[in-house]
Amino acid sequence: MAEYPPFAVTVDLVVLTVRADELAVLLVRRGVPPYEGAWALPGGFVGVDEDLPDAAARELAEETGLPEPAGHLEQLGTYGRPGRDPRGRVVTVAWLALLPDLPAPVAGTDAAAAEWVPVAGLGRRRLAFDHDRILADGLERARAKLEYTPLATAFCPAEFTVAQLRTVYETVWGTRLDPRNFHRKVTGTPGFVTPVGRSTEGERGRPAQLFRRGPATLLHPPMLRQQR
Amino acid sequence: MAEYPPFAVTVDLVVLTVRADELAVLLVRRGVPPYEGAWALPGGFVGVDEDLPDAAARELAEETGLPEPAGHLEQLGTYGRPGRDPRGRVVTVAWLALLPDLPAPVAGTDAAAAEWVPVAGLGRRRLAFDHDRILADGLERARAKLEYTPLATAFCPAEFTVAQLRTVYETVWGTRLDPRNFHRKVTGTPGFVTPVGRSTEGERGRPAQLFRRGPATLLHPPMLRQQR
DNA sequence: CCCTTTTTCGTCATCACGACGATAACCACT
DNA sequence: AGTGGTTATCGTCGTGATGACGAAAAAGGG
Repeated sequence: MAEYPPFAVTVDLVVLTVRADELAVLLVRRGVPPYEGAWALPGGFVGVDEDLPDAAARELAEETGLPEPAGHLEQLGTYGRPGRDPRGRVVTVAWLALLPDLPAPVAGTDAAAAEWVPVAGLGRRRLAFDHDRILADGLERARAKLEYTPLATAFCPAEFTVAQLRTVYETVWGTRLDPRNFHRKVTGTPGFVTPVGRSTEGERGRPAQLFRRGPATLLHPPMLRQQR
Repeated sequence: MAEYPPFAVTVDLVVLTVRADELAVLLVRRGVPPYEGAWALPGGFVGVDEDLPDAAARELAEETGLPEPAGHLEQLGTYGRPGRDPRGRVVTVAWLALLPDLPAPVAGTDAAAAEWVPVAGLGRRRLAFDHDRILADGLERARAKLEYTPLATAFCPAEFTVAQLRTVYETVWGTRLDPRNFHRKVTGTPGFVTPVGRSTEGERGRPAQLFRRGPATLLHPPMLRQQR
């Protein structure tokens, strides 16, 4: 194998959550060159005997401080353009994580602390390396997957109301949805959500039923964004 | 960078086509250990100064003998389980290619010649490395993408009839579709196909209009596989 | 007790879709 | 030329999903 060019392999994470009616991404501020002081996606090198999903889960746990707190983690894509890292030939396997709004503050064990940054405010801001592109791909993947999978539940706590789920769709898509039609659609799609039997208390308005994520892995029919 | 573990990085290809009403995948027979004599996905090492899409396109051109003959090429996923290659730590970036039935025989420049193998006949056959898993993921990706993208056209020549397109769906999904409803749906979905103005000649039955792939990148509404 | 807020249930017109029937336009054969 | 076979294309009809909306139910706050 010594005859073939050696690469460094890293994992980078696009960690998304919905908090305060905004879609936010977990970013770190780089403390060392290159791109010192710039925002970047959290990530790190893959260990010699470590599988790729394990490396992604390890980094996620390190950055959020929580050992896989429900949520969702999937591979997003791999980026390896020569020159993307000035230190050498680095190929990064990017992962997309969707998490509920974490009550605990995100206190990573890394030197640079991680922060939630609303994606709407990232207009001109440049991320380190090719992380702009990776983040854009992650956002597009998340938006698309809400249509035909029950993945919106990954943004919610274990038990949630239909209105909370609707807020996720509205926040990620940036649209408004009719509460009545959304309710009919969610409760009518087999396996999307299963009622827990209890209701909310102490909130404004009529108490809402609590649901858990259902067994479905694909939505039939899908939740379509407006078309015409 | 010398402090971080070195990896070898390869690209592997899941190249699919529809020929003789069968879904077929391009496989090579390995001529050297490990897995000597076993079927494997075509692939190879990424060059020192080569971007990942370039490496995939290069391998595809080498194996099919054609310089990117239309069709479609997208990243499928990255696989890097320790021990997946007995020679060392190898991470492979897998790509999915969809090609029309090539008139020219597939004569790769590699030592081992490539062959089209119907996926239906691959029941028990084990592929080298973790290529079984990669192939399964590629098939699932292809089947899913036919639903909500116009990617079925990648299996067709530049100009095709509605019936040819229907055969693609029937072959990839393993189902039968009603010709009349399929025709209405394809011609009624904006941007899916655009008429060329000419018709087939010398075929059996009534001549069929020729179409090209339309500008749409997503199908609204999608082509759904039977559900209930 | 009334008002506001939010959830949940209905109604209605429209549209997409599955299951067909019917017709059009070619070829092969007599 | 005529007939039959084959395939493409157009219509019809009933059903189910969907968007736009009305209305009732169920809480809290004054």
